[in-house]
Amino acid sequence: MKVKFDAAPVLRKLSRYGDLREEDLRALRSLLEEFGRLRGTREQIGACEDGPCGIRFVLSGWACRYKSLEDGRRQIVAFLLPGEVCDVCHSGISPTDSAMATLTPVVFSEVPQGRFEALLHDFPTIARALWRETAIDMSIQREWTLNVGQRHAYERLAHLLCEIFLRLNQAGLTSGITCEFPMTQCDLADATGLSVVHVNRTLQELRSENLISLQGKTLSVPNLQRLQSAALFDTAYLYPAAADARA
Amino acid sequence: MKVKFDAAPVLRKLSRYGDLREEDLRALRSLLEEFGRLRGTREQIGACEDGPCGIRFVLSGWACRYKSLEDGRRQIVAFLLPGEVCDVCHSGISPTDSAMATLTPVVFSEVPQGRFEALLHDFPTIARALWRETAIDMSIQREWTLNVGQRHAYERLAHLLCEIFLRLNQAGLTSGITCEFPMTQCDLADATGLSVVHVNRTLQELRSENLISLQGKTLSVPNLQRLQSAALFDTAYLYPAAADARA
DNA sequence: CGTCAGGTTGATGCCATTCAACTTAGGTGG
DNA sequence: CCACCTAAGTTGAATGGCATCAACCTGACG
Repeated sequence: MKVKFDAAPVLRKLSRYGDLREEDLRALRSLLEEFGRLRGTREQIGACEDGPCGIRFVLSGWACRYKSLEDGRRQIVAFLLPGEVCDVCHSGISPTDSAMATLTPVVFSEVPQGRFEALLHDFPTIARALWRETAIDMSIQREWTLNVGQRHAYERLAHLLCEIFLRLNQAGLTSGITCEFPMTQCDLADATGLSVVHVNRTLQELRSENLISLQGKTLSVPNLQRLQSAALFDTAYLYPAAADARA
Repeated sequence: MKVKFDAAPVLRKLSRYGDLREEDLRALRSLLEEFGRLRGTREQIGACEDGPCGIRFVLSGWACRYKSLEDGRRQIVAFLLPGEVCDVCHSGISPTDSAMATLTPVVFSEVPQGRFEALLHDFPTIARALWRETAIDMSIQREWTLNVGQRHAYERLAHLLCEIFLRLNQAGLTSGITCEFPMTQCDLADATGLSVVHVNRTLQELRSENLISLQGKTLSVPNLQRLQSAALFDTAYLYPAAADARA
C-alpha cells in the first residue's frame, strides 16, 4: 500500500528559519514526498545497502545519531525529531564517524545529493533557512557537550527533557503540557552518559517534585519554568539570533 | 609597529579540504591579511565592543570556545588552533550561546560578513573546502560529546591529547613527536569535564606509562599508536570522506 | 625577594556505577 | 482467554571513580 508522505513538519520547522514563500514550500514539499521511505522500530538508517546517500529529513517518528566505542559503550549524540534535517553537513565526512537508528517507526525522505543541490540553487531562500537550521544543530551539539560535561545527573536529565519538549513544540507536536515520548530509559541513559539504573532513580526524583510526569509513552511538563530552572536551562542556544539586518 | 599577518596556516589547513588553485589562495590570503587583529593571553574574542561580527580565522596562537552555567561551572566546547576557522556556522545564532577566549596571544582575522560572502561567491572552490571544514568541526563536536559522555578520565585525556596533536600536525605545527602545548591543567579540566586535581593525577599516569611527556609548554608523544589505543581513538572523525565521486 | 599562577599531594566523602534480582506491561501462540 | 515470553522498568546493596578541600611546592617575573 502506498504510504502518505506528509512533509508538513519539515516545512513548519524550516519556516522558523526563513521567510519561505508558497513556491519555496511547494518545491521542497514535492521533492520530499518524491523520495519518501519507511523504517520500523530500532532499525538502522543510512547503512551501506542504501547506496550513495543523500540529504535526509525526518517526516515522522523519532530517530537518533550515535557513536560507539569498541567495547560497546554507546553515546547518543543527537535526537532527530519529526521535521528535522538529519545531516546537511554530513556529506563529505567519513560515514563511519557515526550511525543513525530509529527509536520508533520512522518516515523519512532521502533526497539525492544532485537533486538537492539543484533545489538549493534555484531557491536560495531555502538554502538560507537550512543554513540557519544547521547553525542551530551545531549550537545544540555544543550544549550537549556542556550537558554531559558539567551538569549533574538531575540537571542533566531535566535539561534533556526540556530540550526535547521545546523542540517538539517548535514542530507543533506538543498539546498543552504534554507530548509523546517514545524513548526508553535506556535511550535516555545513552544520551546523558548515565547508567540506566541512575536514570531510573533520577526520573523518580523529578517525578516526586512534580517537575515531570512520564508514564506510558507520554511526557507531561506541568511547569516548564520550574523544569527549566532545575535544568539550568538557557533557551538561547535553541533559537536563531534576533532579526538579522544583513541580507 | 605593524604586525606581519601570516595567513599560511589557514591556507594549508583549507587545502586539505579542496584543491585550491593559486588564484583561490591569493584571494583568500589578501582578504585575511587585510583584516588581521591581535589579542593577548586570556582575553575575550568577539565581545560586543567589536560591533557586528564577521567570519573569524585563527592565524596563530590558541583559543577556545566555551559555555558556562550560572554557578560558574565552565565547559570548553572547542579548541581553535592556528589555521582553523572559528565559526562559519555561527552567524545567525544568538551570540550568548557561547563565548570565545584566547589561551595564548592570538593573531586572527575577522572578515566582514559581506566581503566574505562575496569571496565565497567568486571562488566556489573555497566555499566547498570551507563547507567540508565545517562538516569536520561538527564531527569533532560529536566526538567531544562521546568523549565526555562515555570515556573514563584516563581515556578521555589521552583522547584529547591525541586529537590536538593530530590537528596541530595537519596545520604543520608539530616537529617529529613534539609540539607546543600552552594549555594549563585547568584548561584541560574544563575541556574534559574533570577536576583539576584529577587531571593532574591522570596526566601523571599517562606520563608514567610513557604515553606522553608534558613539561613546560611542550608535549611529546613518543608512540602515537599506543596513545591512540589507550584513548580508544578512531581517526575517522577527523578526516573528510575518501575521494568524493560526486561533483 | 616577594608574589602569584600553575602544579602537586593527601585525606575524605559523595555521586554514580555495577551487579543482581524482581516486577510490570505488552504481545503472541496455543 | 489464559500461559508464556520478552522488553522495559524498578529496587537494594556494595563498590569505586572522581570531586572536594586544604595544604604545600615550584618557577617565572617584576
